[in-house]
Amino acid sequence: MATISDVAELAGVSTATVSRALNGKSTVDPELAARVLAAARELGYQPNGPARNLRRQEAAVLALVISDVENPFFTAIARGVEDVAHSVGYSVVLCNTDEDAVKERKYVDVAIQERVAGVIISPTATAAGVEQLTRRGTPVVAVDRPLPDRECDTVLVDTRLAARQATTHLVEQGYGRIGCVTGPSGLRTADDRLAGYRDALRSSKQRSSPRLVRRTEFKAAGAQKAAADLFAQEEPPDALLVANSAMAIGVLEALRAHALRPGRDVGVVAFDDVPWAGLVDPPMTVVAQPAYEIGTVAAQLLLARIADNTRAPTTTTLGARLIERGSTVRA
Amino acid sequence: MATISDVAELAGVSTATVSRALNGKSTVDPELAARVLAAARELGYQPNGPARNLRRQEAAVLALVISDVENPFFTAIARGVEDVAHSVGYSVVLCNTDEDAVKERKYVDVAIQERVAGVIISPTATAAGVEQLTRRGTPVVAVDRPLPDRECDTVLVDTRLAARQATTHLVEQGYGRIGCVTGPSGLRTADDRLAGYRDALRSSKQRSSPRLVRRTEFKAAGAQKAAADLFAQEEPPDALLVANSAMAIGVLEALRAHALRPGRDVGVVAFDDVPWAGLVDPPMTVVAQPAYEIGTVAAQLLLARIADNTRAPTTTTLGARLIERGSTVRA
DNA sequence: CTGAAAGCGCTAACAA
DNA sequence: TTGTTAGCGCTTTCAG
Repeated sequence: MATISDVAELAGVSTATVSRALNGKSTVDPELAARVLAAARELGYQPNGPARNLRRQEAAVLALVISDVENPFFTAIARGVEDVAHSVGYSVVLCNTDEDAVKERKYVDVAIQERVAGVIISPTATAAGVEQLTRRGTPVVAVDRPLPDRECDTVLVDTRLAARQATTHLVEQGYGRIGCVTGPSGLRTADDRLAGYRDALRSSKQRSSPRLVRRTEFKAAGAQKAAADLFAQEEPPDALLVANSAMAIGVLEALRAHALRPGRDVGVVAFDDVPWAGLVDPPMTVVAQPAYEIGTVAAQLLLARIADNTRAPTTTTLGARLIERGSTVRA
Repeated sequence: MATISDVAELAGVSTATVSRALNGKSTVDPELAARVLAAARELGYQPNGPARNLRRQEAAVLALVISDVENPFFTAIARGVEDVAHSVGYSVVLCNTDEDAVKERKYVDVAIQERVAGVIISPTATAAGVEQLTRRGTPVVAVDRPLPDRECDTVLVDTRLAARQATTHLVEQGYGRIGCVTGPSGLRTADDRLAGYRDALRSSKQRSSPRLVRRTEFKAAGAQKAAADLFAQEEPPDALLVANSAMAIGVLEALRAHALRPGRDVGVVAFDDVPWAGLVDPPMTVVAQPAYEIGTVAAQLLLARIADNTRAPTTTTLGARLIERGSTVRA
């Protein structure tokens, strides 16, 4: 593979000049620069990334560490990050932790080893090894969930408020035994959504019962079992707040299995406005989170911090929007 | 940040010994190796990836270049690739082309520059710059669509046959004016699905009319317009073969807008067994592609080729499975 | 404005 | 078994 020396030789200049020309430094004679460019093209020259990164002690790469590539919420974030990063010449590498602290640690290690310029992460409950990053001074932005110590820029959604509003909506629609299917304890979004749910019940004087709450993985299968379990009770819920869209699939399947119709029999609100939410029957009421915007904001914060790591950490909280559809109408 | 020399000094050995110990070479005295490991841990040593890759002339990284991170078909492939790659110590970086030849070219350049060990790609219609990879001898595996010259390992689904079977299923269910909504011309999967559709019509003696076929982006919005357009005709179709799941969303929305019920009024079969297919009313008949398996097979082929690039290119064709549900029942 | 040369951190001959 | 040493390809002083 052609190296910078090959280009230099062909262009009849030194490697230093080639480097300068190819990197668009102004201090190069236009005629020489043209010769260099021509030589590079002729040889099909592609710079050697590792060599450049070794020398520069940093790569123009951002790592995006998320917990589930198959969750549309996270892929939308990824889009936002990518769009911003690419517009300023950074690449993005996507890493998938599956909510597994071991995988998270491994990916953080990879990020450190590859000397990426910065990391955007939705930390697992334990935030295993994120501290490693901050300790080394690698810029970090947390998304979706805060880090325990909150020592880095953070982009969140006010998910507790959103859960409260969604639950209040259920109350206003006349549902009287509202349940909640949320994620594992310790996961901030799961806990916040549960807290918001309780806030709403409290302020509307509905009594809340642990028997109306189920916690499970943020997956369809777990939610299906949880919902089946809820409906098998003597006094089953007449409405549910569901903490994400994968879970919503499980809940809707359980409803169907019990011959319960969303809205009429059981009110349903789920987090995340997935494309199919309007297609199920009746259309599903959802809490729309600004996922793409989370990504763009996080990327901008990260780039700013890469440029200047002395700024104090900020926390940006974005709002969610309740989209009312048929699954919360009793009629 | 600690370097190998720091570790060497602390352990009282040479950098070569540190390197050997850390890489698990057998030729190191166990006692020394233990000292090295202790020193490395104490310093929080993380090897410098760029330096290692520069020296080795290769990174333990695979690039996966796909056309849409938000398409569940491709994220399932990504899972398959990751699972295999990680099991043998490779990392995977995901790149998103949006079916855009310019982005594809850019990502191929990045892959070359970073000297990744190999590339798995679902090439855009023009396959811009993939040739660059093969020319440089970078191992490549094409997934979902073949490359024009077929000079690399390829993992496909027999999508033409699957489309034919799906269409035949519609015929057998008694539909008599079957239409097709497929992707842009030049995209092999789009063309193959259309061809399979025509195969089926031909062998069942149904006449096919260009007025029953629409081509659009593989997205919901385009499919919605296409379907609306089809149903606005004097002789609208009474069934549709839809070439992917995003398009299916658009088609179902169009049906709803025209107050047409899937199955009873218009038979619907779509490619890809998305999690929500069973939740719409009636449940949607789909062609289930073995996406995860595509990913695992592609990764295995790529790893084999990285180990030995002299083998002749192979093409693996996997089968799809028709899952019959309510959207193709007239009753 | 250009070139010579040092060196980023690591691995792999080669020597001992 | 261990150490010495020569680069991998690039950027960036420092001289000229």
